[in-house]
Amino acid sequence: MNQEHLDHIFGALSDATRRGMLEQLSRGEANVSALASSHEMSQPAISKHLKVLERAGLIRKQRRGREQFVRVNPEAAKAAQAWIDHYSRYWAEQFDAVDAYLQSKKETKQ
Amino acid sequence: MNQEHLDHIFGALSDATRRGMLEQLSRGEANVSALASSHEMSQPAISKHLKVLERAGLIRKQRRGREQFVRVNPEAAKAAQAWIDHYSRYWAEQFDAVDAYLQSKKETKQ
DNA sequence: TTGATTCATAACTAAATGGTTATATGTCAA
DNA sequence: TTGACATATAACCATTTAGTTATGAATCAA
Repeated sequence: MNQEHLDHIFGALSDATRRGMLEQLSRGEANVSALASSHEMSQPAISKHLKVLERAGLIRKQRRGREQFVRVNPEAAKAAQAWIDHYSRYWAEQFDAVDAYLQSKKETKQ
Repeated sequence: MNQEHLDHIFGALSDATRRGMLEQLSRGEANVSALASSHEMSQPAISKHLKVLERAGLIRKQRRGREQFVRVNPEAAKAAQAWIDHYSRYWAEQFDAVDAYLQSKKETKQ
């Protein structure tokens, strides 16, 4: 997993409109117009958000006639998930260690 | 969990320098100078990144004399983790559904 | 074939981001 | 008490982001 890809994934997820789009897509594929009408925003703005999601690999587009159907790519988010899962283990340990230290200090005082 | 907080958390994680800082902090607390010297960047730049991480709740700062010690807050990342975990379940289902549909179409043709 | 629909793209704007250098503030140590 | 150290803040800059409107291109349907 390279850093730039993680930048793109986390960056794509950092916007509520895009998260809303992913939520909508979790209930089924949608075309661009459907996405635009669900989110109070112009169609070009939605197309831009789709580019961001696509760059992150979070969605795939498929043209059928004049419509563009969009669906999620469940693989992509796994990189982000893995990153958080990996480090949260160490963060918890780190936190517990500080906790234990403060505890021992307190006990010494008594 | 509110949307703005998720914006901040994912936004904070979308930068490789900040992820590097969190990685460093997973090995123990550090002061600002230590963080600055690990990442080839000026001290003010690091202070800015710390503000972003702090706004997201991912770190806590504690002043001891003239030094500012920084440690991770393992709770904050859980919101991001929960969001991804929640939706990735639906995304996988969605993906499988499309897959099954394409499969059935293929079988009908035969 | 014409008109409507679907989407992409261009051009623009305001605000946010990520960096810099310079400087101010507070603390420690000699 | 003075000088060095640790950090914060201000001012600035370039780039990116998130939106807009206007328009172009492809496709469908009457």
